[in-house]
This record gives sequence, structure tokens and C-alpha cells, in this order.
Amino acid sequence: MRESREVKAKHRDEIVAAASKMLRHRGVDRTSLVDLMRAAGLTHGGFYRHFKSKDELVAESTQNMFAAMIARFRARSDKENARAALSAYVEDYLSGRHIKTPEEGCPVAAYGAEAARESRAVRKAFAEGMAHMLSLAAEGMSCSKEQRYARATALQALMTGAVIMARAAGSSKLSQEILTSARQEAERLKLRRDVDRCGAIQARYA
Amino acid sequence: MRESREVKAKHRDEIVAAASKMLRHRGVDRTSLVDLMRAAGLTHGGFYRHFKSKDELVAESTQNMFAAMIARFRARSDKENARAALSAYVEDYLSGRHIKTPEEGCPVAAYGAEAARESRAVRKAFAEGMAHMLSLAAEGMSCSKEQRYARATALQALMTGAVIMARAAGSSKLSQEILTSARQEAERLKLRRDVDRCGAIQARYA
DNA sequence: ATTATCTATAGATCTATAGATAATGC
DNA sequence: ATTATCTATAGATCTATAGATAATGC
Repeated sequence: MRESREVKAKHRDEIVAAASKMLRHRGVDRTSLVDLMRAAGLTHGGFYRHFKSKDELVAESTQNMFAAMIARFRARSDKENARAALSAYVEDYLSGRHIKTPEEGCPVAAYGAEAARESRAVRKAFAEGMAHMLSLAAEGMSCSKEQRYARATALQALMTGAVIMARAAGSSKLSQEILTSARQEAERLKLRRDVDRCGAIQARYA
Repeated sequence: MRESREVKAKHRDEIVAAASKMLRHRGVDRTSLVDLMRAAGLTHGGFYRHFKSKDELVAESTQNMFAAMIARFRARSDKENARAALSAYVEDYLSGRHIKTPEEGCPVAAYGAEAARESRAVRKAFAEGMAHMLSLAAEGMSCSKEQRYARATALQALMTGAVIMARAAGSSKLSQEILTSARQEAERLKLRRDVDRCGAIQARYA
């Protein structure tokens, strides 16, 4: 039964929404179009009226996930200040909830390594999404302006690595230790003012 | 044509060696047993005389990769000292070479996120491998003894996240920036003595 | 007339098994 | 006699396409 253009557009959004969850939950290769379309409440035959290929869907869904992350970050930056927004982001990222529910979390931690083997379009979505997130995170850093972006990048790498390691470790003691260590170090990275502050202070007083 | 037991054992090692490369290069799902056995110079039919399942091979290959990483680290720790070995490890990990040749690199960065969706046996191989690597890395840290393991964990997370992000970003400018930032921060993390040293120095002199 | 969705399926995978073959190992 | 490897294939996927159907949109 044919649906209106309006409904078609809604269906397209629903496919992207379902893909955004399924890709993070199962990874790219284990997300089948049959399962995906069923999750979106449709049958698989209609897929290609919406997307040229599975790859196109993966690229668009990836953009969608980053857009959601960015919107969430922005919403908090406006209400509170940039530092508080970054703190909330770090807390969420290194939470037990993030480890347990990848389908609602960061796409880089969920299938970033897989993405490196995907098409140029998918890698572009990742590169642009990550660059945007890093710019936002940089605004909340407490160090000198020139160092902000680099520090935010290191902070993000620390968090992404910790989540992947914690997930790979299963629900072992190690998984908890990884999160705890990452939280400690993230706090320092986020708050520490400048590179050689220790050295500078020592030099001044010595 | 049947081969001797000795040759069979050699073939098994060759299958694990081929899998260790292919799993890191293509990921678990894109490593097919047909391709794998061909890479090992055999046909696919014989696979199940060596392994009970693909999953068993993945678990064993993962152990093999960690064993190789650990042996490499150990070899350097003995010749030089623990600190120099850690420095060399960090330099290798955050090198352009590691980004370009995942098949020779760290299994966590290559398919750690995928591993979280694999069997208990695979996750166990990861958990044990990571724990062992972290213990070794801890020995080379310059901070207080109680903080070593936690710091080494954060350092490893930073590096793993950076490699995954750099690979996902393709060969863009961002990829280089990620590595540079991670190198800077890794150096600080590795060398910095203790948590509150800045605070302690300030307090002492203020 | 056009087209959004459906059912059905082509063609290409993939893991795992069956049975044949030819050499080892007792 | 046992068994390591081979060829062949079963059975279950997966992406993508074809053609039917029934509603929209002109």
C-alpha cells in the first residue's frame, strides 16, 4: 500500500533512527537490512526507495548520531556554561550506563574502528563529527586558549579508549578499574591549567 | 594428502598467524574462513580438524596477539630499563606506522569494540591480555607506586582512543592532529610524578 | 500516471559438515 | 586403522533487484 510523501519522509527518519541504534548496538556488519527495516516497522524491499545503498545509510546515520551528541552538548552549554557542559559530558561518557548501552552512546566508541574499514563517505562523517565535537569540548577546557583543542582531543581519546577497553573487558573488575582510572585522569586533564605549570612554579620558587 | 602430526601442528600455527593478521586488518566479521585458510596455504575444509569453531580461533588468535605484544615489551624491558621500554612502546603505539598497519598492531585498537559483542572466551582473552599489558606498562611509569597501575591504564586508554580516532578520521589533517595531541599528553602522563604535585609545590611555597 | 511499499527471489556470500583420498602411525 | 587434508555442498545468511499492488498526486 502506497503512503504519502509526508509519510515516506517520516519512514525515512524512522529508518535512520533504527539504524542509529542498531549500528551502535551490533556494529555495521551485523546490522542487516532485513532486521533494520523490521525494527523500523517496514519490510526490507522498500529500503532502496529511501537509500542508494547500505553504505549511504551508514554514512547518514553516523551524521545523525553526531548531530544528536552535538545538540545535547550545545543545549547544556547554553543553559549552564561551557565548563559545566564539558563536565557533564565527561561524566556521562565515563558512566557505567554508557558502557552498558552503546546503542545510545558515542559512535566512535561503538564502531569507530570498523568505520576505518568503511567507505570514504562514512569516514568523512566520522572526521567531521569528531572535529565538531572536539571544538565544542575545547570551549569547556580550563587551559590556555592555544592548548584547548589539543587538550580536548587528548581528553576525548582517553575517554573513547577507556570505554572501548571497559566494554572489551566485559563485566570484570578490570572494567571498573579502567573507568575509575579514566575518570581520575579526565578530571586532571580537564582542569589542569597549563603544560609546564608545575615546572614554572618550581622554577619561580626554587 | 594427509600430513604428519608435526606438520599439522605447524599448519595450526600458520592458521593462527594468518588469523592474527587478518582479524586486525579486516575485523572479525570480515575475516572469512575460506580466505583465512587460503592465506594459510590450505583449503577451508580442513579448518575444523584444528579448531572447534571460528570463535575458538578468534579467542586463541587474540591470546597470540597479546602474547606477542607482551614478549616485545618484555624484550625491551630486559635490555634497557622499564622506563625506556615504556617510552619505546608509547612511541610505537602513537606512530603513523601503527595507524597504517593495524594488522601488526594492537588488537584492542583494531577490533576491541567488536570483541565486546563476541563470546565470553574472546572477551576473556581481551581482559587477560589487557591486564597483563597494563601491569607491564605500570612498571615504566614515573609516579608513585600506588598510582602506577591507574596511570598506566589512563595512558593506554588515551593511546588506544587516539589510534582509533586517527584511523576513523582517514588520512585527514585531523588524523595528524589527534596523534600529535596524544603524543604530547602521553608524555606528560608518563613522566608526571604525582597527582597533586602542582598543588603541593604551591602550598609549600605560598 | 506515478510511486511507496510489499512479496519473492537472484546471486553471492558465510560457517559448518560429509565423504573421498592418500599418507601417517601403530 | 587412523587421520590430515581435500572437494563438494547443505543450509543459513546478506545485499540488492524485479514485479505486483494499491494508494497518492497531478
